[in-house]
Amino acid sequence: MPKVGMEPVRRKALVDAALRVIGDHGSLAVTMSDIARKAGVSPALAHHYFGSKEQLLIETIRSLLRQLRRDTVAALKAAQTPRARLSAVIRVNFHADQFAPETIAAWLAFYAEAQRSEETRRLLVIYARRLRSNLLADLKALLPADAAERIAEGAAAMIDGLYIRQSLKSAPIGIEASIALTEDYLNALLASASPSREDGATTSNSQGQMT
Amino acid sequence: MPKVGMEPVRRKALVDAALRVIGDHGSLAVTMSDIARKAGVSPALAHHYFGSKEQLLIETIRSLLRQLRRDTVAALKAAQTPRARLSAVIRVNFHADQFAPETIAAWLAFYAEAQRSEETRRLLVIYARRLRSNLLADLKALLPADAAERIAEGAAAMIDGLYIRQSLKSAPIGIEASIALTEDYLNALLASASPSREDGATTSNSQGQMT
DNA sequence: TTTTATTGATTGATCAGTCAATCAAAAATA
DNA sequence: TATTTTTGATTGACTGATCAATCAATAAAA
Repeated sequence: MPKVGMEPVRRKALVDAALRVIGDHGSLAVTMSDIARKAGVSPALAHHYFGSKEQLLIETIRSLLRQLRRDTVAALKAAQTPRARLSAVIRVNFHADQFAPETIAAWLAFYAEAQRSEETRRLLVIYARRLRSNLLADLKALLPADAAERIAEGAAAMIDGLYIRQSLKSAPIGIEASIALTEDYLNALLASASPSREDGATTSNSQGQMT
Repeated sequence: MPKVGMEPVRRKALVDAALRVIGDHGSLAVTMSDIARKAGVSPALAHHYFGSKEQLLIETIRSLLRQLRRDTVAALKAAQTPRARLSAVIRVNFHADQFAPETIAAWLAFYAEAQRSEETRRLLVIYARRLRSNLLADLKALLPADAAERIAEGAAAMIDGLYIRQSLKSAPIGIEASIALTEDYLNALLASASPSREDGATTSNSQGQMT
């Protein structure tokens, strides 16, 4: 087995394993042994490549964020109008991968960790800013700046809120219903903030099933 | 010091201490020693009264929930119209006590814990249901049932989302601005769902400062 | 004397992190 | 090509620290 060039392979395997173990367990209180076992290597190797558990965890968040950014960039590229781009941003955040129970559990665990780990907090702040600014850019094409800022903040909060509520798994709201709720928010506030124009909303879909 | 009737005193002191220690530390990974020290007793006494750390933690959530319910009941009693009651429910959730960084950190920690502890999950589900049903009851007085349900879900999500975003402490949205965002959501969706009536909203306040 | 409150000391388990040793591929050398 | 040296990959065994939980003992009411 001892071939050369294993480092990137092992690093990826360990990061992926960490994400899954954390997701399954629903907490960062997982052991290096658990993670290493899932990755099929010894705990010592995990330490060899990452130096510490904290570092492995941080790389894991980075990987989660990277994935989300990739998806967002791709979704934005496909959309044409500002309104369509808003829908794209919303849809990406509720994409199946992101909405899987294990992924949600992992996000939640990282949010909690951010209270203690400066680096974790820094990374999550980047996520929050990015979401806000993605929304803001297109809202500004449709509304005055101050209204755009308020609505961006509201939409971001709604997305995060739907996400966290999902984590309780009681009467879970489906993906489509979550998207519909966020779209309704946007449509309603776009209408109320610029009552002059008739809304040219693309995906109204107020009737997404709720349960 | 060994007087009789200490039990309730100690229990309360320990639960309060637990909440503060968890809030400060931003995680449930606090030791019984930390909690006991803050409460001014020995770790052994904490075990004596609560049996286990998990039990103490659960009592702590119970206490948090009890407080929130007390506040909600009081706020609802003061409000007269359905619309005013909706505002009251919103306001309670952003009340200063609930919005203190340590309290938010504690809530977040409990959400994460709910992934593992069945009892914790059960309690948080109760909270989520209560919020939803408080909103729903008054919305149904203003709207058809299906619209009311959607809006209740959306408002609950927005409240939770504003809450969780607060936990990152970057560009924190103030209490008043959070309330304003939620009110805006309600006003806009009430208007769009029943465009016939003119909105008799009490506190529109679309201009709460954002930073 | 019985009951309640309280603690210091201890135990047993769990883990992150370390280290020296092994093994095989690759590179250097003959 | 054959042999030796170096290097990267990998692990088992160990250490030190931390903690939840237990328990026997003490002290003061009742």
